[in-house]
Amino acid sequence: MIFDNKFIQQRIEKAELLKSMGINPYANDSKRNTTIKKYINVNSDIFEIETKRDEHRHYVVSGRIKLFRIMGKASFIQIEDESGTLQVYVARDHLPEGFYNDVFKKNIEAGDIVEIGGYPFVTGQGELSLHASTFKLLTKAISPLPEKFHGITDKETRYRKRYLDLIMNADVRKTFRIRSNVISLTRRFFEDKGFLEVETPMMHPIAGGANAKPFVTHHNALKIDRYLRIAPELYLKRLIVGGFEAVFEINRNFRNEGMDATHNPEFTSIEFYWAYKTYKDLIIITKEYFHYLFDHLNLPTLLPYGDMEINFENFQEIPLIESLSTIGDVPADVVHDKEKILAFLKSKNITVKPGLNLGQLQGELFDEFVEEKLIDPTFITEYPVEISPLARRSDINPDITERFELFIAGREIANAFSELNDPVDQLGRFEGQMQAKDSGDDEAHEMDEDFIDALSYGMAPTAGQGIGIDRLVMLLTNEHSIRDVLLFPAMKPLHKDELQEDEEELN
RNA sequence: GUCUUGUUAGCUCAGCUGGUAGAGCACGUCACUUUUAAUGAUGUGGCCGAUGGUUCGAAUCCAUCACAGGACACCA
Repeated sequence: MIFDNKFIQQRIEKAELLKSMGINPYANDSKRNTTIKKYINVNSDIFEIETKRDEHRHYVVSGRIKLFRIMGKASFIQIEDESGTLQVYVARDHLPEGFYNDVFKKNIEAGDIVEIGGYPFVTGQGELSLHASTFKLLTKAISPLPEKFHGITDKETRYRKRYLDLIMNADVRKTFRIRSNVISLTRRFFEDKGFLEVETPMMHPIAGGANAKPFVTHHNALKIDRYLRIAPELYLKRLIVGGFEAVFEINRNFRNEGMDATHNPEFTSIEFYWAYKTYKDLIIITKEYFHYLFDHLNLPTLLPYGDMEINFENFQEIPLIESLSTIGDVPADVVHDKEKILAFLKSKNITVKPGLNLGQLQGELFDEFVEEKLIDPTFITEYPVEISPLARRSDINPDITERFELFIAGREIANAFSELNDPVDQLGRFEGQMQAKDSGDDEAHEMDEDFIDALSYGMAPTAGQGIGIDRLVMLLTNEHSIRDVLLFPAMKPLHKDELQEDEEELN
């Protein structure tokens, strides 16, 4: 039974008792006329008044009771709304006859949502408070709140019952407010640049635009499988073919892979595509974007992150191959030779999958020796063509692509490139990916003939970029687990029974 | 996937080398009209994550499982 806990039973009884007294424990006629924050701001002058009170003012505030202190014929309670917390003084003789003893003391408690009218005053201890003259229960909480001092600290409970986490931990609300700001600012930044926000399908016939395992779902009427999208890239590029010159989409992607501190099965990214531009232009706009964010979020450009300090005035730019030797300390004569790289990796006791080509091995070297050292924002440019199936080749060196990834605090934040718009080259790259798939790489990119068809009509030279919003928010809020920046992170079901029931429903 | 650490009251946590389950908060009762995690008194509250095993006896030891945290691997 869901309500068999004795504390819940006790509170249900209190609600029943209130009903029998003619009090609706779930009243709907709220008369709130100010928020707590406004109340505190508007009445800050009470400190200057000699009597420390103004009985002619009247305000009605609402909120959840967080603390409850009864002292005989008067009580102090602390209520909290979204804007802040306020102390309320509740005295027996200022409320209707019998209310204080029979309703307030017996049947109202921490966790309940109440509405209180009264006038402002300052207590002997110097706290601006509300002197209650009306008191009304809006919502009875039948589950007790967690411990008032330690609150709720168990990470599992915090993720599974995020609402409780939000009730108890004000700083968690702050994190998600920042997240919301980041998304809003991102949208405004690109709109101000003339980008058009678009929505492309979440269910794809072919999971393309990235190398990842997709979730599969089924369309009953059409009797076909669909894949939850792993990236919106190929659809956004179709829009460039269609003549839109600057588009962006902020939305979820789904990847059927492991979960850890930086991976959730569904995550949010912005992808934007910009015709008649190159990846060099994207480096410029990315720097602008970060300045814009830091400016509007009032963040210091020397941003603390864990025990690191990231200097957002210090954007670096370095080609991948060069970074291997200058940052990764891989000998310069090793990085262009497949056999030497293999020997080097072996000497460092690093095992890699057999059969990797030069570009893939260079990628391995980067992951092993460079990535974690990139603390200040660093654009790693000119990725090998073998690991960039959708990026345009450099006109100067066909082995590399016009691509960068942005790394901050040792983590990939963005991926961008001048888009491959040669349909014949793109077909060849897909065919290469199909070979990789045949030889066991189950995350190789799928062949998408419809996309090739679109490219064949001509896509203007275009640069495109994706930014992982979750990881960006982690960075800006000094959080170290993606679950702390997702309101409802993915969790396994608590009981195996739930799994079995789900299976039965499907069958 | 591997290793590792957890799981005890609604919450935060104790519980030693195995011997009848503890505290604080919350809740009930009593006192208290300016408190700040209010205070004082008193009481209720547990399938010790699940299942097996060892033992006269298991919250405690062992095994398996579930969930979670951390690390590593995979996923660029």
